[in-house]
Amino acid sequence: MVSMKDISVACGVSVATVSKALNDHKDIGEETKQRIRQTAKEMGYFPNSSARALKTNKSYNIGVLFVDEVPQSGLTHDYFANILDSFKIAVEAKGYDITFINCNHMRKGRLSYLEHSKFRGVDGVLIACVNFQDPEVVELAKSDIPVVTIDYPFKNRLAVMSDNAKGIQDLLKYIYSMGHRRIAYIHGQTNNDNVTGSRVKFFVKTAKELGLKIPKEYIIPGKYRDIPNSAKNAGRLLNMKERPTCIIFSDDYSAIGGMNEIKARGLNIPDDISIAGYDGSNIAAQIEPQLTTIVQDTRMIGRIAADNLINMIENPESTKPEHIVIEGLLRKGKSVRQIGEK
Amino acid sequence: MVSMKDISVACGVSVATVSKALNDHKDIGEETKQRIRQTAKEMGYFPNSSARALKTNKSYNIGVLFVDEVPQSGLTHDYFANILDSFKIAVEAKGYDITFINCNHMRKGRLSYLEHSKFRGVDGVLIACVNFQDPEVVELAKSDIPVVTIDYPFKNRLAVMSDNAKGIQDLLKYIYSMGHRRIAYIHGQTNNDNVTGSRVKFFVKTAKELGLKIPKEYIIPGKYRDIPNSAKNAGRLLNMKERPTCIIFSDDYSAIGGMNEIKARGLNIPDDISIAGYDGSNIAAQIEPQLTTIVQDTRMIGRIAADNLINMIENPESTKPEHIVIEGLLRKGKSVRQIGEK
DNA sequence: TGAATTTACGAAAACGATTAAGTAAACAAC
DNA sequence: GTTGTTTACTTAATCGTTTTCGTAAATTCA
Repeated sequence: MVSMKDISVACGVSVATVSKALNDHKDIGEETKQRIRQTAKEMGYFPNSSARALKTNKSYNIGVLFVDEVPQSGLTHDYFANILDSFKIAVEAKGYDITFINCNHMRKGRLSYLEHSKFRGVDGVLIACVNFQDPEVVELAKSDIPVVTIDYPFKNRLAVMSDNAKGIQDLLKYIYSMGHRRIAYIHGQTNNDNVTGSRVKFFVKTAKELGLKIPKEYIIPGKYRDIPNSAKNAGRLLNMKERPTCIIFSDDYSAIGGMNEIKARGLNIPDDISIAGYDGSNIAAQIEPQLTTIVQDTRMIGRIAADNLINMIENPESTKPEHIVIEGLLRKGKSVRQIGEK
Repeated sequence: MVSMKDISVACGVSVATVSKALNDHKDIGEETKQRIRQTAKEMGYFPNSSARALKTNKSYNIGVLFVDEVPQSGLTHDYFANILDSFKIAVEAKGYDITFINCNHMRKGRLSYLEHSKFRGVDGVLIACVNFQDPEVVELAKSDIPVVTIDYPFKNRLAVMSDNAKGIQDLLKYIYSMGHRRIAYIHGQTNNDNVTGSRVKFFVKTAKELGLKIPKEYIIPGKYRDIPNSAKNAGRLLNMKERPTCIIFSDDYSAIGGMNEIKARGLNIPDDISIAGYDGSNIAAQIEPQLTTIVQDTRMIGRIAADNLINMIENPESTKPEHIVIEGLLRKGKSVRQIGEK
């Protein structure tokens, strides 16, 4: 590990000079600067992030808090994995690295999320896919560390959110425009999250605006990404006397569960019954029939989150914490049929 | 940020004593030790990882190199995302954190993967889902940093690999046992990777052992996780005069492409033609008919990689770099039918 | 009681960088 | 020729830890 010390002796200058030369300070002669940089390169020098972070209090490291301790979550969650993927690319392009925040013990004792973030000295944190009611999450979000949350708005904090209101609205309006009047919605479980609440609220609101009257039994609390569960709930709807002509599922995976149940009963999609999903996962575009869904713009969400977080880190004064809403896009697919004349 | 200095003045001792007390050295009196720990807790102290890493040369941080610069890769790759998920849980349980390694420029210049790893001072690196021919990857793998690779064996380096030989063998034998004799294999593209090579080799070998003669045209180079591509290749097989009775796809996603093509031709799975996938993704278990596939044990792969890497980090002498092979499991599903009498 | 050992702590250097403050030399101005 | 201003560096402190070495006091041993 060649350090500035090594370069300084090799060049016959002080370490201070080396540091300044490498950091392009103006009070070093052009000739010396070049000589130092040259030897640095020749000796294979590169900085030590710990030393630099210790001195400057800046780590060029961003913490990511995904739900942890539970396997099969966060990273394996299609929607969040895509957001993280895009977030990662954006921050790395600006010279930042990503470290996961967790609540595990180190050699001694357990650290809270906030403590862990400070322990690692991260410059900012992305919070996604967690229980936002968790006191530790709240503590971190309200701390003095720059924070951006996904799909949940904290007051006076940066948030990037998928436009669930408009999404469900677009979806419902489209289904309505295809002639459907009996439309059911199997939504995800809501633990006070912003997402489900928003979707259900705007589903009801839009239905009212369209003059639809949706029976209570048409709105079913289900579970996200639970195929057997959604199959069961779809079954309940299919058993009704007044069966819906279209079922909206909480997400694309759940829609697949519904498809299975529907097909198992010998019904055809969309001839006998129409369905729609939510998310716009890759798989949804490829199954037969292609699923009608709202494509959430994960690429944009991740990028915007990254750009704004870094902006907040680098210009704390000039940035004010907004709640940014990113629209999704209706993918019509083939799973909702036209009813009646056009 | 309360430091040891603060605690030392609060307790009227030296920083050295505080450090030793907190690290449970034996040359501190029990009473003082307790007093110091108590005040540390009261003052909300926790260590500074940069300072500690700087001094001890140990970061309790593990680098993860996934393919980067390309969106929609690595993190969004089901198989690797699951491995990373499990790896993350395992290392965090032992007090290590995870930082992604990439080749991006920091404030100045681009860093190679190795340089980046040293810059961050990671204690070890997980390499997965990359082009193992990349000189920079090779450089990192052969460096003095403890490294574990997934699904690719470097000489004298730790590797954890899914048992592709046994996997394809089990799959083929099962299909054979169901009475199939005309079996095709649309495999993934091979850029000198270990995985595809191994699978194709053992497909051929096992076929020979079973006395099958597989026409050349039955073994088709396709692309991993490319649904349209696999649909096209499945179409080629379906057009043949001597059509196979079963098609093995490179992975579960590709199998879905095949399913689409087959259904589009009005054929039924498995009555008219049987298919199988590879991976054991969640989705494969839930589609209709349930897909016959090899479930790769991602949970185990991640955990074993983590345990062995940490072991190598903490006991460099007593550990020798093995190539560990993790078996998958045949999931029979419903997509391969019995031909002839049982 | 005197010497040897143990116990409990402190002083200080070090890890690798950054940066404020200081200084010698060169140059310019009048 | 004195003074003032740049220019191009160096000195030294500092970030928060860890750790080696030293040492005074307490304890044990003979």
